[in-house]
Amino acid sequence: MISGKFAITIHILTLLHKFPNDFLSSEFIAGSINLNPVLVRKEIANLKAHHIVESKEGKNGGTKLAVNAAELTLKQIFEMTFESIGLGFAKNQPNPDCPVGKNINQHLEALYSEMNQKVSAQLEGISLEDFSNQF
Amino acid sequence: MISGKFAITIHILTLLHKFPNDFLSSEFIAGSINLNPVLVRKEIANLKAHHIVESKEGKNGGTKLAVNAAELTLKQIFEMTFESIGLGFAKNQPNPDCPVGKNINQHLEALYSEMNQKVSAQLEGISLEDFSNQF
DNA sequence: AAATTTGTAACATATTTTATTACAGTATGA
DNA sequence: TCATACTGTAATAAAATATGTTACAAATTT
Repeated sequence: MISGKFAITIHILTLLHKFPNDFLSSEFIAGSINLNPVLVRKEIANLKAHHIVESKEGKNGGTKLAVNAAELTLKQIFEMTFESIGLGFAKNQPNPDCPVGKNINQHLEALYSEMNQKVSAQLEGISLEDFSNQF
Repeated sequence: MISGKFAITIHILTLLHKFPNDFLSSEFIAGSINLNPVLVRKEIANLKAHHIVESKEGKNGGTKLAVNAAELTLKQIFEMTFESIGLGFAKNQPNPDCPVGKNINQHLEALYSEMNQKVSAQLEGISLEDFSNQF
């Protein structure tokens, strides 16, 4: 779940923000995303590990936001689901006997690191509340 | 080849820039990237389609740069290999009967579009020559 | 006690990426 | 002119990754 993780997580959080007084079930959330409920629960497990949401087991259980949506930034969500942005690396270890191969990944990393800073700055300026209130 | 395309292409171009007077074979290039030569030729086909390199078939054939490395920007390479950056979408069509599901992709696209602008601005300021001269 | 839900593991399927094989076509140069 | 060494490309295979499903124990409500 590399490409969908961020999108699914922000979808979940937007729903939780829209229903602040309810514990939403994974099945309900899955119905909005059109995704298997087990995968929703897996993303929720990640959110729980970061103390962003709390869940209640058992009948009428579900999940709700555990933080202030105005204080949760998209940057935090990004970091919980993506780690870092970039344009990728060649899969195999490049040839260490070639001056280019030996250093390419290091230079790509530097480039991507700068990209991350720019993207992070953008995402830091947007709260979950901001995002959710667009709907 | 989503994640590796940019990295492989810039690796190819850096090598071509380092040997401006030679036609480099796909096998030589593949040896530096540690990649199958057929995949190198595929990326070269893409570069040829954009008139960035020229190839010579036959014995002693290979590929060389066809543009000025000082004028080729990483943004152009990005656009030839990645199209756009972003944090992904959920794979399935979200529920159109849910106000959140109905609009989430549109809002994500707007967010990613802004990300792209920032990243493009960064990459536009770096030429292949700049990148290659780091080595 | 019955019903409903989370949490999680195990497994299955689908998709995407990467690698390989094969070979026709082209240029070089002995 | 013939052997050699390349490109170009298609077809296929293998590997890796992402997504989906099933199953069921544990928890909680009514």
